[in-house]
Amino acid sequence: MEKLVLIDGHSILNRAFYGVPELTNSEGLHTNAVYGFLNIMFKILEEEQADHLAVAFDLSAPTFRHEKYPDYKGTRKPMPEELREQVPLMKEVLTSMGIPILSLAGYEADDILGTVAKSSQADGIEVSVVSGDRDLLQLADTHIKIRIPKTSRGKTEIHDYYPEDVKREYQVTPTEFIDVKALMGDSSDNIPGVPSIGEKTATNLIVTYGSIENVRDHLEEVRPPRAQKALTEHYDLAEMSKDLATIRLDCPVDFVYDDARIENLYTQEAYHYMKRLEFKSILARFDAVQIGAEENQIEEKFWTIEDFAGAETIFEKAEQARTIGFELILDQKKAVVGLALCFGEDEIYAIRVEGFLTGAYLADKMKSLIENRKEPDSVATIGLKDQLKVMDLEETNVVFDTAIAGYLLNPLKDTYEYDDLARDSLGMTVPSRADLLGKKSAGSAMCAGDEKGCTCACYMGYIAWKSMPKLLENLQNTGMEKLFHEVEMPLIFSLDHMEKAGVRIDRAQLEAYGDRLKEKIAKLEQEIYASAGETFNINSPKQLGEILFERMELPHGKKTKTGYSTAADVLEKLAPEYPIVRMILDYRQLTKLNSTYAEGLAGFIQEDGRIHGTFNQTITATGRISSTEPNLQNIPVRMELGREIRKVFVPEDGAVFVDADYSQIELRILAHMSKDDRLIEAYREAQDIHAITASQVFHTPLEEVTPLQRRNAKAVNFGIVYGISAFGLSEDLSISRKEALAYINKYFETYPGVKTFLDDLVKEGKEQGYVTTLFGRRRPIPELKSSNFMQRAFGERVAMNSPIQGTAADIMKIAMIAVDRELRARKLRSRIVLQVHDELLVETFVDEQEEVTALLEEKMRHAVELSVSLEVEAHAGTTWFDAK
DNA sequence: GGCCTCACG
DNA sequence: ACGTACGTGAGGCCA
Repeated sequence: MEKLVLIDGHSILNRAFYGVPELTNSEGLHTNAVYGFLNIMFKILEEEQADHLAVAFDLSAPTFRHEKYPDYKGTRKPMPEELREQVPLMKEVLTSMGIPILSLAGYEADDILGTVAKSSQADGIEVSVVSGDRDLLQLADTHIKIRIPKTSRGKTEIHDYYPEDVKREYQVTPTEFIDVKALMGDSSDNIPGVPSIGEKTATNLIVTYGSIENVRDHLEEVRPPRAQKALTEHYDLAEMSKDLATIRLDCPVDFVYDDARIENLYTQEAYHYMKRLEFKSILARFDAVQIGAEENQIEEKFWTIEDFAGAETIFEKAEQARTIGFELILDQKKAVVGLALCFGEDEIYAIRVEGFLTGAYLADKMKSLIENRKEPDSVATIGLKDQLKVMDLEETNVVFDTAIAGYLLNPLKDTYEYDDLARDSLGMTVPSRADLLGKKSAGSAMCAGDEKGCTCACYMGYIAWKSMPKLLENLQNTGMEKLFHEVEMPLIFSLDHMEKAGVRIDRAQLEAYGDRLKEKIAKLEQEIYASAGETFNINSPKQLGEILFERMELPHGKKTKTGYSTAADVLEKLAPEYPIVRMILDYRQLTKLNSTYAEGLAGFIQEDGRIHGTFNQTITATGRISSTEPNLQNIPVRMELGREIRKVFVPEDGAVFVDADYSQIELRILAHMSKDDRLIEAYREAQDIHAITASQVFHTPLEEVTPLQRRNAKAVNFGIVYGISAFGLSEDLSISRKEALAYINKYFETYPGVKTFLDDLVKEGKEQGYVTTLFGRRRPIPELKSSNFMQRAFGERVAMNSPIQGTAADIMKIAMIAVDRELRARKLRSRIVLQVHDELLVETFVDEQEEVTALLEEKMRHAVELSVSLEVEAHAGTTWFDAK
């Protein structure tokens, strides 16, 4: 028997939207409803083994119901923006799978579903109607099954209704079901003052009389009196409800059964959609074999070279090319195992290390190829910095890093690999590294002689080459070309230099520090167990919470999703009264220092006695760099014991550290960007920015500002930079929201230009979808469009913070490049070894100390000229601890 | 792999 | 009413 599945589009999309947790792809598109819809659809198709499928959607235009009853609002609630944007997407996805979309002006999707279902049944077809709306139960029939998906705890269960199931659950037949609904009135049209009839009463009446008309004819018998009264006075409303709720079975829908035949859902077009939406589990359904021609067409032009002569020929040819894409392929140990090279649609190669064809040869050839070129942006690659570790290039403007370009164009993504670039800049879908190799890297695959490793490499070279012009165009169009060429590209070299320099660690001292910690930890551990009266895992927030707040019955503060909060701010409040809490806080501090720093850092010391961490350029949303393996940007400093660890960071013999940091750079940027005259004036001469803020805001002479006033002003200044909120400030200062708000208002009264500036940033963010730094760096803020209050408020804070934090990051990058270039230009041996957002640590040879200090201060102060000066504090010392 | 906690600017 | 300050990375626990 032929089988037809009909889906109520909006209803299922709606259900999926609320049932599936928030989900966005890397473009920031919300995708949860589409994802949920597809999962429900695939599940049903599999269960039913259906051969025909169609989806009905409402149109936004008014229907006959609106015309007939001008007050009719329909059942549609205003859709949140996150769902609204998924409706057209859903339709596109369905169309890409060849599934017909049924819509009809003047009718709702229900009417289409009803008409098609009944007529198909009449043609001897078995029908399933899938909807989240129980009103559709009226359509249940011998050969029409109504399927209602229910999502609870992430699991989707589908409830099925044939007429007997409706009868069992509601005690009435499907057609009588309309009458029950009519008596109850649509809750959304409930009219104030009209007594409503509940489900029980309505069901009883219809069970007895069969229809509202028959109820009307027996009005005098109707019980309870309340219902009798309601119907006597407002029978017309019930009649109207019935008419509205009755699904039309004869609407002029244009449905051709054969068009709904499921031929092949897994089309290439659909595959592209799944790829773009990043639906991994759905992609898995697509058989790679079915994924058609486009990629394979390219792959036919991929060549693997394994012989020396072949490689030489290609390098010769590449020399003549106008533009080149390349990628040195590295294995886990950072050894070169191959090179991807592309210089035309038909010139795509993966050269594999083999015999005489060594990694050193490839790196060296690639280096010469670049060095012999003059044309800026004529050689593209994905992620230059890693490759600089095996190909020691001097700073050049010949190379174009596509990953960096991709980052500037959208800093919110977590990867900028070739498939991302292909999708985002070329609108192309290509198999990702993971598609081709699973967990393996291109390097290890190529090394192992896996052909797919070469395919992956070819894609890297090809996409780098192909995406470069488009990326350049996009950078121009977004006003970030200068930022790219003058800041981000040169920065790659500065970061590379810093990583190569590394920072020296006194291993013995570090070990001694760790031993001291471990000794204290062991002692404290015993004291805690004694105090608690039992042993437990102090590191487990779960166990700790149970001990403190259940067994010992301490008053608990906040709760987390999983239990009691044992965070420091909660414990801090309990510490004065309960000695065990102080011990736990101390224990936490010590174990943190030991595991993350003492033991953690030790594991990264290399043979040269130094740590060569990685500084990432494409991670943060604001333009800052980040530091990993290890993170050298969060070495303790605030607490005395932690700060001690900085004593193990030492310069090499004959050198000292010079540490230079910007003072209050973000507030100075605020003064400049907001153009607030008073703030600019204040910061021009200010030694102590927080004190002068206090003086002006509280109308107190500078010398009479109290420590408390200064502390409050400082907190407000922080708040302004973070995107002020009365709540945040009140938490920080432990004052009421009202008091916090009063401070904020006072601040804005004092500096009205700041208020206007911040308001304008939010406005700008809402209008453009992004905000920018002084140098044109963009931060997209999709949250500003959210229908969720929290999300939107977050977006507003981000709109206020990102231009400030981002501008500071830009300035530091400019300074860093200038310092690095100058050290090299003057042939000095001193090197930048760390950057910590507003601070540079320079390993300085003693004979260069005076020159380097001056240079450092000069380059940092004058990285950019603002309407207020940038102040830099520099200190020298024989350890990082002493240089602070 | 998600959550909690905590280190930094 | 919602339930928060902005930006990061790492280690430990636990399902």
